Amino acid sequence: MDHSTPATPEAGPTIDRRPERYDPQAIEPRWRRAWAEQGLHRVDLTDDTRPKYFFLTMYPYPSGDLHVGHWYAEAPADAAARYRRMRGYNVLFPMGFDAFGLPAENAAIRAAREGEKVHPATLTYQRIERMEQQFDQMGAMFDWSKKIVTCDPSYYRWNQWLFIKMFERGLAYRKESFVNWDPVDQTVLANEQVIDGRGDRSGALVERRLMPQWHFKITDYADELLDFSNLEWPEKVKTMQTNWIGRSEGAEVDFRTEQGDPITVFTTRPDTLWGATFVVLAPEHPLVARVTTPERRAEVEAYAATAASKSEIDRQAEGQEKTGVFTGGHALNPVNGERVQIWIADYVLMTYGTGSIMAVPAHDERDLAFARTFGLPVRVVVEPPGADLDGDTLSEAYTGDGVMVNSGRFDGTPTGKGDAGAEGIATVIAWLDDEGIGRRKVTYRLRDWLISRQRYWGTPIPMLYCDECGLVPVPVTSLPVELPTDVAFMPTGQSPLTTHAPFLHATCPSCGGDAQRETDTMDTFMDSSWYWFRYLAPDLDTAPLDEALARRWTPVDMYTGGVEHAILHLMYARFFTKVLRDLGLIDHGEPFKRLYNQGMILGADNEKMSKSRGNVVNPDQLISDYGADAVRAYLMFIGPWDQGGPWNYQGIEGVVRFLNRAWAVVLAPPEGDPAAVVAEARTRDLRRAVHTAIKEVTDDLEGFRFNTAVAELMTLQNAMAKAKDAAMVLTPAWDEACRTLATLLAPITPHLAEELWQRLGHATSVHLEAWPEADASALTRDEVRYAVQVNGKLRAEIDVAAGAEKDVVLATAKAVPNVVRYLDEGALVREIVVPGKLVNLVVKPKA
RNA sequence: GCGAGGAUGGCGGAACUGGUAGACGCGCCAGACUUAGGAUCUGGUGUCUUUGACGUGCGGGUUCAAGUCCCGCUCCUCGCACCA
Repeated sequence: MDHSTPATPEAGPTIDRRPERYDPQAIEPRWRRAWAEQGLHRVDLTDDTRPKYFFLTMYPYPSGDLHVGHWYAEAPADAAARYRRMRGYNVLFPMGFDAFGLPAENAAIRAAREGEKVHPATLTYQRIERMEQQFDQMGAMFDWSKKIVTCDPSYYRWNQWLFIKMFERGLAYRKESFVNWDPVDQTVLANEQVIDGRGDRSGALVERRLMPQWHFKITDYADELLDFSNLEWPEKVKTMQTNWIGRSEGAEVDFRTEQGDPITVFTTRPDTLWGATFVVLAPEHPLVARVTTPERRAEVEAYAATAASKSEIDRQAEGQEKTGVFTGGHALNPVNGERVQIWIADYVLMTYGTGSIMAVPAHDERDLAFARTFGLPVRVVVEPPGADLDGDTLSEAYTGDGVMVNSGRFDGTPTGKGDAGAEGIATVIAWLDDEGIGRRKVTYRLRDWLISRQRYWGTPIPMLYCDECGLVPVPVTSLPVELPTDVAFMPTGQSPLTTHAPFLHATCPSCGGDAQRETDTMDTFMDSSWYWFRYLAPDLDTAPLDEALARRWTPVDMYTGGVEHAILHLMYARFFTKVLRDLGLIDHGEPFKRLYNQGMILGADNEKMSKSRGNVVNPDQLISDYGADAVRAYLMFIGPWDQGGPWNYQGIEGVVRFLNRAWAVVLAPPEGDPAAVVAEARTRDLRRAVHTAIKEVTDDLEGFRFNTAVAELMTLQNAMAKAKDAAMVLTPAWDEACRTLATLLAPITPHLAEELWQRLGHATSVHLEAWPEADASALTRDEVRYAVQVNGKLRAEIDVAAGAEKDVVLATAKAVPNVVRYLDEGALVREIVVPGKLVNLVVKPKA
């Protein structure tokens, strides 16, 4: 094969039409070098001559190898960002690394077991370097000058700063609580990191442990987090967050034990208070010991002990089977003085509401199941319209709207959770309030964010324990609290910070006495909760963010990433943005205006890619086989971006062929007689194809429909190939077609587009070109094709002059022999003409 | 169980507010060029009992006209699953 050297970019605008083959291996690295030298991707954040556009993609964990999954996340995003730039925006499309985290530390521990010394930092920075090189091959417009690496002290220093600010405002606090302990990773996990009772990373069964832990008070923002107005986010994500926060409105009602201790219960149905036939406490409820009678004590304690040892997964396995024990104690219902039994059961959770409930079996499925299991009474207090329920035989709890019965003064009041019943509930709450036995109450499923991790490779929590002064924050002036580097990783998995004497010992900033440093580090979700601000000023050493740049550039205009972060990362990021606002650093409360979740790329076997399945597609190999542009274009062509899908090796061949043809249609020598006359109709057809492509590709890129954008470009290439000959290539229409093809390709295949552009004789980058505008006049036709239907069935096609009158269209349609045949079969009863589209003639058969 | 999304040729997928179903590509078939071709180019390709009939998971309905709207199902994917 002929590998003659193509003209270098530095050579300037020389037109080179030698019939070379498209050789991505030669073109791509050359252009990447040229762009880097030109500083093409360098963004001037202070440029106010153009509107800004902050296009953010979720930064990766530096695993050490760029996966096709990374390509699938970044390449279409890059195309969209490039399109924005060509539309005249000043686009920031940054990249960084979410560099703290368990895998690197675990690798260090594993190495320690083998007697080797590996530091997570060394490992992480090596991996980052490698991934950066791999990212470069993609040809993305990342501005690496704004790179952030969260494990760098210059970054995590500001995690510590923010922590202290939050501590000062009472938003960070330490409390002893039951935590999810991952016995494999030897650390505590947030609720969000526990899936089906197992750690989301280790897969180990999570244990319950009582430990003092640091928390962020995200619950203070629960209501605000439920407000998604003005956010263009997928409904799915909004719903998931809404469910996670789990707001429920209801009332607290004060029951009392026979001894006089208050038992406050939370209920969303205070209107069913008169149907409460027993009370249930969570097994860990502090009142359990006091209400339990001596003869029941042994049984109750045994049940509580079992419940305490049970992991979430055990409870899950038992499904809806109700278990519980009678304490022997009784409570008094404040609305009617009734004496009811007090039970304990693990279906009542200490961590939700007040840890105690009133059970209304007639109107709550769980309570009914419990009542039937243990033979407890069931009393109907809400009667559905036109029915007469019997508590003794009720097989299904009635949770719908109805009218209150057996409820004293409230009998006859319409009630329920529906619109019609809301007033009933409100009336009861008002009365409870007046009587001083209850009050309106809103409860959330959301708990405070537990951020302590008993690990080394994370941001040290900047707190000190002083014997004299107690809990003292490290002064912000002495930040960062750096991770010591001379540490030994122990095969036990215990954090080396707990035994590192120089790290542990500190001086109390307020009394000057001895103090001990906190050894917990922060959850790595801390890092990603505000990282996008840091791209704007990665080296700023006086504040976490540059307020002026943040005012101009945030919120982020577009954020793309996988749905797996629908709750965790995205909710924490929203929380932090509100905290930053309340700290006065920024003036908005929502981080990401638009959110888009791309799908997942699967192996050829339609399964999730994994080393064990052996279905991992290696991007490095693909690039050397086909070139980066082909891989980019194929990932975009495979299907809708939000859908993901399996990798198909034959599919990429089709895209490679297309790029070859695009190359050839622009650069290969034409055939035929250059002196021949080009019919005007032919240039008009070509222009129509060109401007249709502009219109369609523009619409597609606006809507992230990369697959149809590539398809449109293929269509344009096909049309050009058909039109091309020695005479045609001399026309201005041809020149326009070539220029347009190169500019429309630019976001998708940046290297190829640049090479074509340069060979078409341009000295400046195609990526600095303005996006073309479709010329509406080029889209018009002289003749329009109509479909002719008889009774909705296609019978003929006719070409009619554009803009022809309805009568003319109809007359033409009715004259077609194959239409006449059907018209003759009956009486024409109706004529429908859809302008520019079709004619439908309705014929009623002869009787 | 609840919630959301989906089901279109052999395959990936197109189809704007109801208006010629199957764009574009893969694969396949035939041909051309070739010593050869898994290269390239040209043409064809939903199914069938092919002047036509039937076709967008299944069954109904609305309409001149339904992949698209309505009602009732089946299956798949993803969330949430004792949160009072």
